[in-house]
Amino acid sequence: MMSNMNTLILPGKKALTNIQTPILSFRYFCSQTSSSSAPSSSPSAPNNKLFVAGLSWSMDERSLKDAFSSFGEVTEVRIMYDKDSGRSRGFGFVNFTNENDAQCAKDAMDGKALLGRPLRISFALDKVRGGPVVIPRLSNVNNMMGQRS
DNA sequence: TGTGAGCGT
Repeated sequence: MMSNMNTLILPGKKALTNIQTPILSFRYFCSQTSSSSAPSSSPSAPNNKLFVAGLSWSMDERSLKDAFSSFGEVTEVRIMYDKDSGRSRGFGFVNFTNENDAQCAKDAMDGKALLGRPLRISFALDKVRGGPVVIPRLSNVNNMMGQRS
């Protein structure tokens, strides 16, 4: 079969065959021993999607992806812009392939200043369009207050 | 235009 793995072809890029390309993507090694160290102090459950707030208004998705791609494979980067002024709303979302990379990027970039602004990174909420909205009700309070034995 | 907590098509 075809076991010629010498040619590395990246989607959207040129074939890196004869080009002596310097390694631009430095992999950030974090001291993540095991995946069992789930962060209990995180506001939400750890996902592959990171909520990055505190972005500078001059920050674009390219710079954000370039800043986060050092921790792992970033699949999607989205910055929320204001529909009226068209300016960045100051927060965005970074998708990682691995959950470990997202955790590493969060742990490493949280609080760090990017373009003069300190970043506030946390795991994104699981926003599902059309999902069930669970509204806590106090209908059981009456039952709890007037418990019969 | 300036502003700075937050969770989006």
